[in-house]
Amino acid sequence: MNQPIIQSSTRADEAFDCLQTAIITGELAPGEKIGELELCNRFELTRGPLREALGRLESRGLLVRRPHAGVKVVSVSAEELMELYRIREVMEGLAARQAAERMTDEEIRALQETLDAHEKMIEEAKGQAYYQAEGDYDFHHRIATGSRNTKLAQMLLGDLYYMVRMYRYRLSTSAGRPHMALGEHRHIVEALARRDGELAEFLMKRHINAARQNIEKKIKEGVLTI
Amino acid sequence: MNQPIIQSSTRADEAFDCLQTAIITGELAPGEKIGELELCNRFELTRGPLREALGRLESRGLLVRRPHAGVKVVSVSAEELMELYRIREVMEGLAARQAAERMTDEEIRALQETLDAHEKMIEEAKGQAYYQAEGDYDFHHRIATGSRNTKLAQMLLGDLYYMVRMYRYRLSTSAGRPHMALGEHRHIVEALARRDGELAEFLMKRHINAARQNIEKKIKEGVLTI
DNA sequence: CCTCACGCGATTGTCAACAAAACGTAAAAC
DNA sequence: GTTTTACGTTTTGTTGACAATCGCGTGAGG
Repeated sequence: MNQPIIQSSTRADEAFDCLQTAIITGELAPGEKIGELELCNRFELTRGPLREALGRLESRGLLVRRPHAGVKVVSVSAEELMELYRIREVMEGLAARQAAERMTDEEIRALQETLDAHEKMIEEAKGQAYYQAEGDYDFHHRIATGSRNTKLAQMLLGDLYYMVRMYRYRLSTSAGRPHMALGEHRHIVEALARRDGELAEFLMKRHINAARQNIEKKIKEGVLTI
Repeated sequence: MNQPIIQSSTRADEAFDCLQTAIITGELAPGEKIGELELCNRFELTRGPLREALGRLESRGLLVRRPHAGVKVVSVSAEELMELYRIREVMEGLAARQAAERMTDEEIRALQETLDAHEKMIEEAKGQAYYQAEGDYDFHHRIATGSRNTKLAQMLLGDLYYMVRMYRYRLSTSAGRPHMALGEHRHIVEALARRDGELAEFLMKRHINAARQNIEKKIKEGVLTI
């Protein structure tokens, strides 16, 4: 009954969320060695729950920990970012295919409305790269959950997207091609509405592949540096 | 006792490994509610490291934990197992494609020799389903690492394979088609040797899809029950 | 001047006790 | 007889202190 949403039921969960967002936003720089006591009085908790949260973060690949040498935020290279997009390509392709078979008409309609809202945001507030990124995230989020594939959604939402968002913050509006991405999103939703799983998979893979090539190009041009 | 005292650098790592194998082998039944103190004197450690290990297991999806209600081993339905194979299909397909581009000649040669050993094992010890499963695991393991895609290998080896092995133990030799699988393995390795990434991906996807259909058929026939 | 070893400090890993919340039981009220 | 509520027990979440290990600075030797 009582759902005080902001209240994490346990301190360890709280610490986990705080640490995760701190890593994603870059508040904790990659490669930075962080001491436990330092984290303790930063987030105002004790070492017990903290260590539990650190274990979870480590298991998710956001931290690396050497036995008695402390933990440090994972630092990833440009190549690894590209590999991440390759994984997204096949996994979100699968998600799109299954979503075409399993999403309800209601969900698809809501997704279309979401795209309308995104379009308005792009037209009106041209510079709001952050909200564009959030819109993009929302789109992929809905398809992942719409696949009705529990483990797939868990891996995408609980692992890959956090990694990608980490880079997003770091590279600041890496996407940079809002109109094109929106058009691709529309085509994907059309395929979903027609229940054409194969086409949805193909379009989603091409969409993510295009995003990857876009980032890769910018990195090679030196516009983006990691 | 049953654990070879491999001095893991930390007690939490030890607990993590023990718990993980206990879950995979079915020593801890799915859906079983397990108390912390019970685990403590079973593995002879205290609650501090144990909770850290539990956090990691939960993050990997092998445990589910409700705030003050304890942890229980994850129980998965037949549908979820099928979904797991769908994920494997696309991810290992990607791994095979990248492995074709990146494995060294040496590694591919070693893989061929591994298949020779598997063939001998299948011919000689016909009934040793366990070793066949291990051989299969070895094959997929090598390709995952051969992809040189760190995150991909991490997700396959650290997440999916443990899930699949959990089912393997539970269903006891679910595979059941050693000769056919070996043939498919050989074709995949041939594609790797020719550096034909596309073909390797196609064959790997078909290989896993066949395994999935095999299990699905047996479940529908009532031969296997989850 | 460089290298290696030793000891000190700091940090991590571990433990046992305290507090809080949930589940089960039982009794009382309707 | 059924439901609800209150209490006690059990289990989880948390805390602070103790012990083990590593990194680093200093000093001695080559």
